[in-house]
Amino acid sequence: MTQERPYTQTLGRLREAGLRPTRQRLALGRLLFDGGDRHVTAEALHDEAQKAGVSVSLATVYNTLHQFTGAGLLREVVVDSARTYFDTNIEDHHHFFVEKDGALMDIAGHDVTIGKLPAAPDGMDIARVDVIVRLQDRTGK
Amino acid sequence: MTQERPYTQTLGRLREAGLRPTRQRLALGRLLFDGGDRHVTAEALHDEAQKAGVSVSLATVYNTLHQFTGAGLLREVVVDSARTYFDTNIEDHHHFFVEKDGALMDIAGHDVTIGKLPAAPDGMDIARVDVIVRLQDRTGK
DNA sequence: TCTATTGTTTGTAACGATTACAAACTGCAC
DNA sequence: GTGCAGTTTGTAATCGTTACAAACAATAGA
Repeated sequence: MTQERPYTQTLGRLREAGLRPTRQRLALGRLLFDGGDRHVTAEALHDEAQKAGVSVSLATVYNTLHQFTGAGLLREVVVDSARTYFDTNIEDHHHFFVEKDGALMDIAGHDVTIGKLPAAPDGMDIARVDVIVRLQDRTGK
Repeated sequence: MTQERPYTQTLGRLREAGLRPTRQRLALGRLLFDGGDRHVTAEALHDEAQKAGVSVSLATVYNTLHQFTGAGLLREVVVDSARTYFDTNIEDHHHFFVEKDGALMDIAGHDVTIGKLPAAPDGMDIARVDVIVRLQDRTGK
């Protein structure tokens, strides 16, 4: 159990990323990184901030999520064309996705092994391999 | 080489799916299913229809793509939150995706093997496993 | 062949998520 | 403290997609 001081933790991450530690970024960073791995949408994080008494505009939430993603602090997960999810788990891993209610769950990288993969086309490299396991209720959906 | 009469082919598919063979559905069906496997967006198919001299509204293109998908004639591919792709290849297979230009390419099902997969959570079944191999230019993107 | 019925198509308005933008604001270096 | 570059904000704009009601067309039956 390596519990660190949340504040300093987020502040450090911002510094390393070269992002000015503003009140908004610190607050969103703490919401995102304190506690376990999370999957959030911009809208959801904005609501959460409001409820936590933090005043941040939706535009800033979008900006921040993208900056964090650019800095490698977050990862974008594409599973649903309706909304964009951001994942605080930036390690190699995959996802379970329940279309019915939009629930997203991590699958540890070592729980999925890919035995064979075609080579990338000429002049291209594989940037990442995403495995999405789509789930449905046992009753059919 | 099993080249069949396109018209009849599409007409047959519609009949089997219980979809009334209207002028619009037949035209879109022919654009989609004549020739090899394709990946289209609603917008792109609409343009293509216009250029082919077929008058179809964008609303109908959307309706038709969804009906075809519901009937199992098409498959929806989620790789990019900006737009929805429809794939005429409904066999078990996966995809290469180049984010830069939105290019999507099939990977035959037997070219990807998954060695290990976690069990679905309680009360859930695995509906499908999607593997998306994201590509970038060798130069970095 | 005509007709009624039901399924389709259409244009357009509405929507929801996301981005653009210019003005106001705030860290931070000097 | 000041000034500047980086940030935030509210709002308008954008974009793909869906909703909707009216016009239309395919089909079964008379």
